[in-house]
Amino acid sequence: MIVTRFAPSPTGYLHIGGLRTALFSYLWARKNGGKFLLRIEDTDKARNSQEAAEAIVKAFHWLGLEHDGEITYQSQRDDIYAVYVKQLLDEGKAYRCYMSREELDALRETQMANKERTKYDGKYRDFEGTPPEGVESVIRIKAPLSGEIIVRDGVKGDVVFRAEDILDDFVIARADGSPTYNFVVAIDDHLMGVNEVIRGDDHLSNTPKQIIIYEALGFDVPKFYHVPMIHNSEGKKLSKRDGATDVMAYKEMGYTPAALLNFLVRLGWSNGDQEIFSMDEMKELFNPKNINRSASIYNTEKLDWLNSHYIKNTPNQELAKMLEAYDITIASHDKKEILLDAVKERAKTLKEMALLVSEMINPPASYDEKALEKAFKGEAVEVLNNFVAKLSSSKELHLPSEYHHVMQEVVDEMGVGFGKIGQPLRVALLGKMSGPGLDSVMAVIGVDETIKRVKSTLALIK
RNA sequence: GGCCCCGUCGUCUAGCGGUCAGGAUCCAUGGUUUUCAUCCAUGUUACAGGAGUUCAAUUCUCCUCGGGGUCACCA
Repeated sequence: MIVTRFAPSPTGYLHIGGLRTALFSYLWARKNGGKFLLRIEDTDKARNSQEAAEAIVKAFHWLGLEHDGEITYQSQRDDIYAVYVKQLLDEGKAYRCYMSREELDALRETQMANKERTKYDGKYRDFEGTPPEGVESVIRIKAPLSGEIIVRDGVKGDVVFRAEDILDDFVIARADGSPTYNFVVAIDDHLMGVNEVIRGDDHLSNTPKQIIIYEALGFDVPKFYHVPMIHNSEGKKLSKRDGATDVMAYKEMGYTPAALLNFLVRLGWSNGDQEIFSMDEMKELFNPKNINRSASIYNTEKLDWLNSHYIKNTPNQELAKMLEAYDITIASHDKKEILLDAVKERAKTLKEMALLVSEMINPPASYDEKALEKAFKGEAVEVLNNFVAKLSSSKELHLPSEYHHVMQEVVDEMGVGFGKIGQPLRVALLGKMSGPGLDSVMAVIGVDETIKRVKSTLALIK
């Protein structure tokens, strides 16, 4: 069974890059009937892990990505890690190092001055004497001094590292006894049964170290897939400074989960020329072998397009429900079908859609000056007066086409073009020159409200 | 700087020795629309550069250039 995981460090919220690797991991697990696990890497005790975990779960929930099983918190596993530290110590695969910070710093400075690679020199690797006084020891692993470590990566291919280029006896437990990242990652992945790791390629250079741990502990090395980074417009790693990296911010901006997920799945992954993927299609078609090798630049143009695509193709009932998050309650509106149909084709986001709806069902809060001036030239007042008269005398109207018919009658009787009624009427109803079809607007608000809005505009003109 | 990864339209990408280098988005133009938007049609734009290998290179190899990542008692 394929077991994947998402293992964020608690930065407070789920960001776009993290979401994409989470999505890939999720899809790959689902496609294979496997498991998708969540582990919070909260060994940095200064932060509140519970809050961060909740933010991530909340975002997952919004997007419909559910993880399997309980969440694993690294902060609660010190006892487990300690067992493995002891094991390596007992087996002579790790050792206590008594080099002080000052001594280490000095060593590094010398190496830098000599233009050598900075690395621990192995002073205590085979130390057998009396430890120096007053220095807390750290625990280092005995890393291979020569040879090659090969990362068999599903995206990059085999990546070969030479031990002498990149390794030294790195620290696996700090002076205070707490274990370090590369050490716990290997242990946790193994213990959780993770056998396929999909993560950002900024981890590629960590991987040899983790492989050393796996091998020292006698664990199977998982299959790795290092996904290329998402860059900002400057071509650098996407970071919080770039704005709009919080996944939940996309909810606030009015993006739908379907659009965001579709957008992200196509960033660095493809299935031929296909652009639109439902969740079911993603689960069926996703395969990490089609992950791209190069980094991509984060640019939301396509997200906008996808979002409007999904809005257009979402049933009205669902849209009505989604709009509730943007303070629009129309579930019980008797004309909600007409209302939503009029508006869903012209909104890029749910937020825009909410605004459009509100502009329709509420009288204009203000009138665009230029629009008033432009629309109310010539016989505009007369046209609207005739329109009001005809509306008042007509029987109940319901459909947009019925309103359209009344408009048509007015212009026909006056012998003027359709534009003569369209412009002033639009300004009267919406306060501006653009917007949904007038017949729909009127059908939604009804005859009385239509007359009311026209009359108050006419009063304004005088 | 060492090590590693990457390099096809502005952007997301297809391509896996022979293609008019395809799609999407964006942009522009035209059409539809009482407006705006939608929708439809058309169009502009790309193989980083140089050597090889080959009958033939975007595709394989090497070099150069460019970009990125990573080098902690952070994760």
